[in-house]
This record gives sequence, C-alpha cells and structure tokens, in this order.
Amino acid sequence: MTRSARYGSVPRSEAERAWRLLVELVMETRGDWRRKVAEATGLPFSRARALWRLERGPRTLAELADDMGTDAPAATVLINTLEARGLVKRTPHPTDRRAKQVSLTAAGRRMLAVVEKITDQPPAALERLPVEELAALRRTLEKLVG
Amino acid sequence: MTRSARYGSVPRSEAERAWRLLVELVMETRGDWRRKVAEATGLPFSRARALWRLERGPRTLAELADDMGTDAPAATVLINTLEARGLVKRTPHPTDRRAKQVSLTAAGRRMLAVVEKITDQPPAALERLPVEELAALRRTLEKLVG
DNA sequence: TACAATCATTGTATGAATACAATCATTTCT
DNA sequence: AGAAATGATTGTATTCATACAATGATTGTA
Repeated sequence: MTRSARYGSVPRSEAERAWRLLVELVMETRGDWRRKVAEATGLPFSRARALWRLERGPRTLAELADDMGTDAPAATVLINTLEARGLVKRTPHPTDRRAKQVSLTAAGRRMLAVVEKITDQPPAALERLPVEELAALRRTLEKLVG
Repeated sequence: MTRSARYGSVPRSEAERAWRLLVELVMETRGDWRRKVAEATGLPFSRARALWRLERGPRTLAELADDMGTDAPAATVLINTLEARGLVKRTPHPTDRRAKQVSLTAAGRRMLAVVEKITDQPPAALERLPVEELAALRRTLEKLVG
C-alpha cells in the first residue's frame, strides 16, 4: 500500500512529483546540516546563511532584509553580530548617503568557505549514482538554478 | 569571473556539484515555504514537520526526538501541543509499558494533506522542463530517496 | 533481588527569530 | 521650499527552539 493511497494526497504532475522528491531529499539532511554548520562556525545557522547571501557581492541592509524575508531592524541586528565578529563590514553607499552597503571581509570569506565545505557534503546515495546519471542530474539542476 | 574563482571554494566531485545545486534550489524557496505552511496550518513550521515524520506510521517519543535531532523533553512538549489540537494521539506501546506511541489522527492526516499540497508547488522553472528530462530527473531522485 | 539503564515527563533557563513602534538622516516628489 | 517616502537604527515584546537537571515508572541485567 502506497503512501498516497493511504492518505489520499496524490501528486498531480510530473513536475510536482519531482519537486516533492527533491524537497524530501534535502529536508532529510537539513537537521544535521544546520547543526554541523553551527558547530563549525560558532554562528546560528541563519547568520551563516546571511554570509551566503553576501557571497555574490555587497548589499544594502534593505536588500538583505528583503532577500531573507525579514524586516530592516532584524537585518540591522543580524549584521551587528556579524560585524562584531569581523565577518562583514559596513561601507557608505556610493550614491545614497542614507544607505550602507554590507560586504564580506577576508575573515568572512574564510568562514563562508567553511560553511560551503559542509554544505557540499552530499548524501552517500548521491555518490553511488552512475557517473552518467549524475552528470545528467547536474545539467538539469543547472538549468533550474540558472 | 566565477564564484569559485573569486573565493577559492572549488566543488570537487560531480556528486558535490549536483548536491550544491540541489540544496541551493530548495533553499531558495525555503523561506516562502515555511511561511505558507505556518499560515495555512496555524502551526509553527517545526511542528508541521513533526506531522510529516509521523506519516509513515506511529513512533515512540524517543524515536521522534531522534528523528528530529532534539531531545526527549522537546519531543514531549511538541507532541503536547499537537495532541491538544487533536492532530495526534498517544497510545500505549504494545510491548513496553514505559513507552508511548504517537500517531496521526484523522484531523492530523487532513492537516498533513494541506501541508503537502503547499510543499508540492514546484518552482516555475521546474514546470518548464521538457517532459523527457523531467521524467529522468524524477527517476534519479526516486533512487536517492528510496 | 538489587542495580543500572531507558522512556516519558515537568520545570527551568537561554539564545534566536520575528514583528512592531518610534526616531533621525537623507532623498525624492510636488 | 515643503511634504512625503526611504534607509538605518534603537528599543520592546512575543513566540520558538534548544538544552539541561531532576523525577517516577518500567525494563533489563548482574
């Protein structure tokens, strides 16, 4: 007896089925991941995630708040703690003197490398896929992310 | 200039590259997802997630705590609130009178269906993939999850 | 039988996430 | 120039998540 037969939640399209599997896969490992990141960095996971958001380049506090789905005060507090640890710095915005830009420091980038190393550890099942299939998976995912 | 060139974090294997993409994809939508689930259920996300863990069948509190990566007291409190809302019930363990089994009620399964309906909404990019590629993706993911 | 280990519970404490009001400086619009 | 909007900050309050100590009941074991 399948799960969907038991509870009547029938995934409808192929896309939905794939998405459900994808989420399930990531979520299964999410707990461990958060714990490892927090332990390795000494930062709560959400703050490590803020570093990640800064990877692509500087952002104003308002942009960061929007990215993370919180409000400006939350962003200020978050960046305060990261700045106190020397992981990010605030610099004046080039054209708007109200705004400040937040960017990674060298220490912040080193910390980020630690986070990424942990994030990159794939589940064992993924390593066991045939090379061929793995490459196809990656190509598909690249389309989705890009 | 690529990200890895800028910061020197070079994904090493094909599996790691795929995994990174996979995590990125899911994490991008994570915030919205949590918010929607919380709004639709009136439950904090972590408690909705506990319902999910019970989908496969009853679990003792110790097993549930282990699943969720927390300790026994946290599981007790969590289940208390779900039980107070009629979503789960505690029943005596068949062979160990110290333990209690937690399982979904009918209301709990209905709530879970709501959660799953939200979870199943795939990002637009996924819907736009060629059917063929989508099917291949699903087959690969099924291997990983199964 | 006595002792140690396990399961669930209560209570307590602490750090985090989140939201809102109020303020000040600056920018934009009319 | 004056009014409205925006960006950042401080402060406050609330809910969550998480961990730990201690207890009572039951089970397994020396």
